[in-house]
Amino acid sequence: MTTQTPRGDTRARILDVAMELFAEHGYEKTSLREIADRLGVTKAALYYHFRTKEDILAGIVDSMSAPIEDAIAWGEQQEYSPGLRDEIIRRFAEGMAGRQPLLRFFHENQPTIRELAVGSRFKERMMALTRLMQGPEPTFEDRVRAAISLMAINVTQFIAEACADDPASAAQLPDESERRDVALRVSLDIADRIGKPADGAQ
Amino acid sequence: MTTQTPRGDTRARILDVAMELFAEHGYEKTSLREIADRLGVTKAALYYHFRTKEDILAGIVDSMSAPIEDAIAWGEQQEYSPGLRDEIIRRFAEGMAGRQPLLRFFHENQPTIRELAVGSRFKERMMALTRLMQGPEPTFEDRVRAAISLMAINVTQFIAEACADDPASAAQLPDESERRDVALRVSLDIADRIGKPADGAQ
Amino acid sequence: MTTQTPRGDTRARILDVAMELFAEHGYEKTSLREIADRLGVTKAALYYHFRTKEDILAGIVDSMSAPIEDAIAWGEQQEYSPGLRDEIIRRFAEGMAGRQPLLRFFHENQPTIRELAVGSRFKERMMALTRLMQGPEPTFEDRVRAAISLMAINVTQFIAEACADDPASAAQLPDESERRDVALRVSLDIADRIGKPADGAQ
Amino acid sequence: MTTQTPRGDTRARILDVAMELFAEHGYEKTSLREIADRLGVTKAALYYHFRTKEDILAGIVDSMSAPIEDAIAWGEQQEYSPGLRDEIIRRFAEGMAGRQPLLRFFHENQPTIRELAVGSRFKERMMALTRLMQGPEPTFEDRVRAAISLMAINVTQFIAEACADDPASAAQLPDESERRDVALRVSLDIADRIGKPADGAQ
DNA sequence: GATGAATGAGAATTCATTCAT
DNA sequence: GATGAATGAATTCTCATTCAT
Repeated sequence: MTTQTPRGDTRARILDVAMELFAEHGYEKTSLREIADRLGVTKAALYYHFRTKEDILAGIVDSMSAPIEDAIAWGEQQEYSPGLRDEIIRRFAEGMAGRQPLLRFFHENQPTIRELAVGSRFKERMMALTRLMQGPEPTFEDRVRAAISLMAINVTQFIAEACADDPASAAQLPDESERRDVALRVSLDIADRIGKPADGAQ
Repeated sequence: MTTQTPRGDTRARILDVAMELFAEHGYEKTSLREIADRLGVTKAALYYHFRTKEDILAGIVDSMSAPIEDAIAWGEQQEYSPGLRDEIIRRFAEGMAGRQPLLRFFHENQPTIRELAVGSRFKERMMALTRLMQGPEPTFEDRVRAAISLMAINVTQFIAEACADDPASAAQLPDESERRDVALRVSLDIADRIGKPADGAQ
Repeated sequence: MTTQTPRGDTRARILDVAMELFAEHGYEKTSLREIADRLGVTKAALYYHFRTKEDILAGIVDSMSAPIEDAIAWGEQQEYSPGLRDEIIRRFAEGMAGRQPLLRFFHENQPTIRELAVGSRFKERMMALTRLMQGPEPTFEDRVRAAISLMAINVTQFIAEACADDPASAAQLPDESERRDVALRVSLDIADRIGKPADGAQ
Repeated sequence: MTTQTPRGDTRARILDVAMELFAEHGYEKTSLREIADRLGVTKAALYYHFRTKEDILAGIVDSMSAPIEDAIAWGEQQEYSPGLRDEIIRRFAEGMAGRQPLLRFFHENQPTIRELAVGSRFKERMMALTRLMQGPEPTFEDRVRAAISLMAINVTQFIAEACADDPASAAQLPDESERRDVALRVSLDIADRIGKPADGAQ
């Protein structure tokens, strides 16, 4: 709907390949030559589409922001309630589904993203999301639970991958969709304690 | 009386400064020149103490491993029980206390650590810890809860820092020690569900 | 009309200059900076045309191999005879004529060439040539004569240069073409004894 | 008889090890650290015995010069004759016997030795030797034969080594002493033509 | 007779970037 | 829309050398 160049889209292919490589080796260690090579074009071609390497990064980050922004926009219209909180988690999880490379990408490039302008925008969005989940007058503990709750959605994929490498746990690894259910369950559980007084768990 | 290098321990000073810089800007973006400059020595001096840049990294990682290994060694002697699980979390939290730069360092350099040999050793240790927490015949969900539970210990510090930057939440930020209590509480809460059937939270 | 780089062929110019410098100071002591400076380009330009310093070396070696390979290819088609032997020497001498810098280059960089992969290819070629000169069932002595016979072609140039530096012998130094005749004569003489029994010269 | 430090002689051990390594990898590519490591001492220790790396080289070259100088001294006392010529070759061959590493060393480090002061001394000696072999009023061709004749002594060892690597010729490789006989025979043969008019060999 | 710590100079190599075509 | 050629700045790393102890 909002694509700029419907087809034959080199620009989009660059973003795709770049994201893959940034996710695999990190932003710093990925050179423009690698991106160009994998695309079968020259480095100079990248500069036709993006002004700098950082611009490519920004392009990727932006492409991920849409679903998060949708969730925020929706959430800001609603009155706070535990149900809202859960619904935000569900929408966030849905938005992230099928974006594993992007998730990995974010997970792996935190110092870079943070230092690179594009980072503050992204951080601001994540904080906005967690604010919506915290209700009025949250304690610090509430904030922590909200943030970890969202984190659980993303991190579950990586735990699955780590298990896959481990002979002991590799056996009964659930499939993609079951994994998402687990992530959601754990995330909701964590969020469930938000706003409740500590019940002496310690 | 005041020698240029207070206590001969250049090697240790290198590790310290390197960790700080790696944590701040990431491993890749930190050059040996920066490390040397901040120490007031030449680049070549670093090479007298470490064979490669990667060796410096390994040195840092190893210095963090001791407390984790202690926790593992202890845990492997015990019979499994929920109480053991909680005790492991407590020991882990205690081991991490006061090591904020190290924590940040790990959080920020995942792709590098992973690709750099030293990574697998570290990952193996973390997985051993989570295995101890899972009890016999864990489900995938149990594994996820165990992993996120440990993660909560580390991540809480960063959430605090993020809040500090945010005018809305900066006000009532708790102090270091209270933060650790929060982290522990949240972590134990998450771990509490390990081994229990899903109670229809979703 | 007078562009900075007369005939676009930077790659070839690099090979030329590199060979000259390698011949003069040796491969190890010649830095890429020297090569670049003498060409009026930057070091990085060299890397546009060659992947490594070693690749430049390989390029030079390969450029010398053609005439040798021609001689081998021709020789392998022929039946062995003393006449063949002499003809191989002549073809080799002809192939080397006018390649003094290359010859010097080889003479001076033996340890490097040997250790650098490109070396075994070259050595193999020289051995193939000597094999053609040895006839069937050669003795070790035959091999030695064959090898030294070829060596004589190359080495004569350097002896001439050494004489040039020596006041006593500098006077009646022959010119380039007469030098080649001498080399050929000596070489053929040495080869002449191949296959003949020792005549009690000792 | 002329050793300076009879026993426990680090200085001599340094020369030995250095020669070996220079012969194997070349002077430039051999670092003082390698030498020190193989000796089980520190780099700094080398500096106790030699002022510079170049001094180590000079030490090696000098240690080789003695037998050559003896041959020269003896030769300069004699009247020229073909018999003298042969005797010089024999003395040179004898002097070189059992010094394979040294020979290799010289063969491999020509550009360095030439550029390093020590080089001219050595070259002068070799030229003096060849002069003694040439008789009065030598032609350029005589000089070439004389030089190659000496070269044959040294080069035979390397040809043997090359054959050893070659499956086709490795079989009937003669032993050390027989190799020396071959070298001497070939050398004398080459020298035999000195002073005689070309006999239409071409 | 030797070491431990450090230096200064320089090496090869990589990279983001530019620009004429 | 893209390429080929090149650059400038930086990076990791190596090395001969020095010197206080």
